[in-house]
Amino acid sequence: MKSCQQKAMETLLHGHGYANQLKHIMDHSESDSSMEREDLANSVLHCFSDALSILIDTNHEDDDQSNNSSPHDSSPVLEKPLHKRGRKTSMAESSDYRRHESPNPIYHDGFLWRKYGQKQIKESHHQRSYYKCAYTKDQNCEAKKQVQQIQHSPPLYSTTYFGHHTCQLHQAYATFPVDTSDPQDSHMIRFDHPNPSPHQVHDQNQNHNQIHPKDEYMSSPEKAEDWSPSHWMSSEVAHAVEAFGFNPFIRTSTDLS
DNA sequence: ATGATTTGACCCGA
DNA sequence: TCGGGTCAAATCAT
Repeated sequence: MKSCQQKAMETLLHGHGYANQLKHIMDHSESDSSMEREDLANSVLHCFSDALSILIDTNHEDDDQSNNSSPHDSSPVLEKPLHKRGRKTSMAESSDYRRHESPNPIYHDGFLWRKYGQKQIKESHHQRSYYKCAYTKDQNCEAKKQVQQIQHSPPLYSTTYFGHHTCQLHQAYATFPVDTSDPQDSHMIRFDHPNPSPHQVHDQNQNHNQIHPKDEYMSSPEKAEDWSPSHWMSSEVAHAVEAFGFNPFIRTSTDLS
């Protein structure tokens, strides 16, 4: 069941990303990022728990193929829509979506997003932000996502992805150099490599629509400044793309069943 | 100057 | 008419 492996892989990669962020903070922490560390640690645990539940569910599926139950429903990563009032064709009720809840909003999910709207949702204390893939125009990529804080204390953010990426991110991955200048961070890829080749300059120009997480969600402006322009990405993500022959962040409609 | 974000207006389905 | 989703002009950041 490849799609389940993909889901598990994706979740693990999310967890790995969080772990990398945590490591980055711990490497550079001076004092006041304890909350952020705690959030990230919780995210890491959350992702690993999700991945484990997916894998366990997959085993159950293999054990009992004839049973048409939907084991994914138990995973918070694959939450089904909360049936709500509103138009039937609303994004949340389309079949092609996935929802992820975490203590902090997901900005660095491997894709470049452009914010195109923000709205106060009725019966919610927090605004909902709307993002499109940065390649919507260039490559007709129809992927979208919504980010909304759904709980204040402890903070909980819901990130909902709609559609799937048709942009050629594999190529983008292939062009991003591994930054080996810092031995401590040699396993990381910097999107804003200090000495980009002409090819990379082209890609950077294409990627100008990256999200600047300067909005209300970032608890630390210093960290936001540190992370957002760089768009850190673990090289393991790129390796997974090569090794598995798929981008773990790209979801197909079959993954969503 | 250029590109991204913000935010009020508009669209459309319930 | 209401409310969620999107557009696009204004504003902001680099």
